Amino acid sequence: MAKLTIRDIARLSGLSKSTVSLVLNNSPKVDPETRRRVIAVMREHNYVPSFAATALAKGNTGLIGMIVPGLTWRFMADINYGVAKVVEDTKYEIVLFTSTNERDYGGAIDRVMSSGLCAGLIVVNHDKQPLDRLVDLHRGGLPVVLIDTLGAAGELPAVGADNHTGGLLIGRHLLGLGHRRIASILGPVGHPYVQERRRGLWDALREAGLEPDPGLEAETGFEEALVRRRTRELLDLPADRRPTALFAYHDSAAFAVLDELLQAGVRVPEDVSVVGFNDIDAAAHVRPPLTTVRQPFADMGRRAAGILLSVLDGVESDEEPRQIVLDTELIVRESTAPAPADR
Amino acid sequence: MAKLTIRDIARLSGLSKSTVSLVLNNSPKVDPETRRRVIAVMREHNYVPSFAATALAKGNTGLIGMIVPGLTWRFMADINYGVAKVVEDTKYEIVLFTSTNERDYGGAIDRVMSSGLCAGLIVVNHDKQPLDRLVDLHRGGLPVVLIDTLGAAGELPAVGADNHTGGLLIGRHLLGLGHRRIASILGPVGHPYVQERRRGLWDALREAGLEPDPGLEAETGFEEALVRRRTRELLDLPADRRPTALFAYHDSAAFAVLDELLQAGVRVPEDVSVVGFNDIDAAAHVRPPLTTVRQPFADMGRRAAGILLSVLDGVESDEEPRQIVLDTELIVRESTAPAPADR
DNA sequence: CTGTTAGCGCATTCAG
DNA sequence: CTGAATGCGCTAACAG
Repeated sequence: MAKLTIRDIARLSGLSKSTVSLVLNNSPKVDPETRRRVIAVMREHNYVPSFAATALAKGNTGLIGMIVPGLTWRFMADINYGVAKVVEDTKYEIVLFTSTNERDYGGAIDRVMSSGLCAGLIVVNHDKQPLDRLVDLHRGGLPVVLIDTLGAAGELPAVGADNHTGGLLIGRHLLGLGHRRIASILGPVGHPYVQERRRGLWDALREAGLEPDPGLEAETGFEEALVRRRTRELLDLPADRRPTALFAYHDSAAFAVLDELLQAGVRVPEDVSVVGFNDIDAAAHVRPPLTTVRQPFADMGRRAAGILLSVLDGVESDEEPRQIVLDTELIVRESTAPAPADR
Repeated sequence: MAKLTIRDIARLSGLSKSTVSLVLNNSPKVDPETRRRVIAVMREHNYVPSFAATALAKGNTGLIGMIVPGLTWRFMADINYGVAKVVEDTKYEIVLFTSTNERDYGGAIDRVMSSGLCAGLIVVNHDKQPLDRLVDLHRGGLPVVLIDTLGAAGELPAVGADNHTGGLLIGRHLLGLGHRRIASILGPVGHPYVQERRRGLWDALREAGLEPDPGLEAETGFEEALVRRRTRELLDLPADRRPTALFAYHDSAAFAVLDELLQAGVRVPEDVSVVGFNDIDAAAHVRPPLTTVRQPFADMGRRAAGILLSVLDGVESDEEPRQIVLDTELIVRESTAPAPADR
């Protein structure tokens, strides 16, 4: 079953290659009857034009690459959905690359990107991602749009969520419930979104005339063991410094907090309130259901795809890089309650 | 920043295209010194060979396509991890296609597949997937390996988990706890894995001298609303037919069951035991932690990648299609307990 | 070891 | 509307 070429089907339908090519590209200047015949032949012989050849000749692959940090984060599904919804009725196709390899993007992916496999790139938030490389590619003419990496690369268009307001909303919510000592499980500090959320929390604190307590903000990764250890540390603080609320910067970290609290015999929310971030879908199913902040991931995907497509299609309305910030939303569930009366 | 071609860097280094090409392909028959010089020039000018051109000339893209039903299922991450681990130190690269579009694979993806973009394909379990098309492609010379779709296409190599034993283990576990009326939340009937799990449950039942009760096996999709409704129906059954254990064929469905039970004031596991399937990571975090069956997803990915690579590299040891069945494992947690004494 | 010559499969002029 | 000629960027014999 040797691969058929355009030449074969030209011969089979008694025409020349170019006519067949015209049919392939929906040219209007080909007799409808002829077109029908050609298409019939192609279908009959199960012919599909070669991707590589078309790409080479056209100088365009019609592929949009999407680079994601991994698939473990549930909201990748939502982002992807948003992107797909926009892209699916264009001539483009989405291909996903996951950078499982630790070393930045890995030479392989880097090669795939810069070798022109993709007409454009959507890059989702990597911790410690080497943005420089992306900036280079972008300058080199490859359209790149960032998702959830706001501010990190001013030069690149990006769409993200309003992490600052997210932190602010959580802070106000907790303060409104009477909490005064709010501890943070930060996650990857140094990452813009962490900074933003914390800044939001701080602003809420200051609105209430309080100053953030550095002792409640130790730097901790999201690895489960670290989160559990940190939770215990906080519990072991003297009563007058012990937090009455824990703000985990990621729902899955909040789950670990919840579990550790349970094991320590601490009641949530009676003794301690817990909040997360992201509203992954398990957040509504844990006990108690988690108060958290929802990010509009699908929208982020949609907007990013929109930007990329407009650049790709040359609708580049204005040269200024677009930075889109979408709203976040506080979802109050049962893991937060009024602070216990001071003892 | 016009794209450089091999010709440009040939000129820049004072050599001919072919020599440069040889350098690109690590041919041993090029002077080390020359090679070094060429590489220096390439790096300096930031040259990257065109993907399309290389693919066309070589007749091989070096890409392994992975088609997944969506990203919402957490274990996609594990499968992908397994595949990536095997592929990452080969010359191949993985690209992911998600078939978000309902219509089978969607014409676009189909085109991408058959147009030779990928040297091989790993296809992860789709509900209602049109395997015929894959069989065609496979016959046409495109290596295809299925994951988690055992038995559905005997012709294609496939790796899956032992769903039958999974169902059997759950059945025995429940029966051992004294449960006699075990209801199933089946999910997409007609799908092999559902059939297998049910068959396992049946076998356990028969071992215990019981016959499956069709009234406890209504056909229900995994959509949350359906699962909840079905749960209520089961609860409303007359006492002598009401199940004491609910077996949801997917953890996420089990979550909905758990929640519905809670709302109905039914205690788990005191009044009713609940089990899921898959051991997604939230399963350990819900209250009560869910008894479930773990599937070795990462291993499935590894094995599938292994098979595909061996075919790709022509190590096709034997012509018989390989069907690999990996073990499943019962994870007992707190959502199951002895059946309440009969009243 | 290096340069020459053909294609890979298709798109795109430009005549006919 | 259709056919012949060129080239996309690279690889692969084959000479030198």
